[in-house]
Amino acid sequence: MTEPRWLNADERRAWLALLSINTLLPAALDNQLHTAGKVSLFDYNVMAMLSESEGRFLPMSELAARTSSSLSRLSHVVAKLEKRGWLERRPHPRDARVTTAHLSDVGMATLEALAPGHVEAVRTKFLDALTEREVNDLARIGEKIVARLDNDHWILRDTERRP
Amino acid sequence: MTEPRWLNADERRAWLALLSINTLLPAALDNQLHTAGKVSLFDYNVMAMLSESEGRFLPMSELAARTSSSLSRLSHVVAKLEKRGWLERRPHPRDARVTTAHLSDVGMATLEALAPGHVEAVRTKFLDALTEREVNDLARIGEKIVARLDNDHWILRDTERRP
DNA sequence: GTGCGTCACTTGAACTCTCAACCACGCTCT
DNA sequence: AGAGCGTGGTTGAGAGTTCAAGTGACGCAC
Repeated sequence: MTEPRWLNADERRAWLALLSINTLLPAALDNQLHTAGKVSLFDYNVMAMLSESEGRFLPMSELAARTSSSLSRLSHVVAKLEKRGWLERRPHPRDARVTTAHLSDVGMATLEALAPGHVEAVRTKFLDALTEREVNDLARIGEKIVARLDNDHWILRDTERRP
Repeated sequence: MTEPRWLNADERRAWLALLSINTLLPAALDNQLHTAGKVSLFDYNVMAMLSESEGRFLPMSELAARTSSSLSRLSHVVAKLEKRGWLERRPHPRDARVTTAHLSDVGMATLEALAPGHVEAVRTKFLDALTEREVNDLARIGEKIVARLDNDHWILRDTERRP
């Protein structure tokens, strides 16, 4: 067994920063969303992903991919949002294994009401700290990390590659 | 009320990447730690922070600061780790309000057994995706974001400023 | 057309986290 | 000395998350 390569100063800084962001940023945004409406960041994201899709619906597995979540977690959350009347689950007409989640009109209205406050928070808690160049760097670096973690992740789809 | 400023392409890329990293990276590392020993990333971090401190102990509030966690969350986790014999809580000799968490020898040994696999995972899941320059950029950008979220965050302490 | 493996989900139990309430101590002011 | 306030920490309940197991459906092999 060989001695592991410990982190050097920059690697440690990068790792600690990411670790901290990781707990602080969701907490800050969760907080804003929770006081604005009783919604978590994850709830918001689920609805946002649906709202951006053709017909405002997606199969559960696709929705799970777009929220980077497990099917199990998504299933529980969709059940909750369905109870609030913001979503509806329907069986897929062609493939009976598939369930599709549909954003209801009420859900869409809720999302639209929450959206301005949310993007504002994303700006003040995060983007406003950075220059345009840094935002671009972060996007590039972030996507490289995502690619490492999940090479087929949806955010990497059609970023300048396509038949 | 004015129209909110929605995100432009780069802002959106940066935000989505960070959001994805945020769920994928902890999951990946949690996974590694959980199969290596029954430990979460947060558990590991708590013990790592103690191991790096003078005397291997810290007051609960300082430990909470160094793990970016709430006192409440920390309290629950420390109770759990204490039950496993890896930590010990003692009253502070001078200030009876303060509890200090001490890393036990068994805890230290556990940590040392886990460390190589963990740093290896940090490398393969994250750092190896980046060039030296990108690691440096990420450290810089990450610290700016942390500063925006919590201006007194401990990782910003004594980074080239001091009497 | 009958198995048999895989896929798409769902469920319940165990665990974790958050939130609000609480307690005990120390500090300051009078 | 005692009142009142802020600090440091714990606790219990409720919400959320994970994990392992289970349920149908599809689809391919023979």
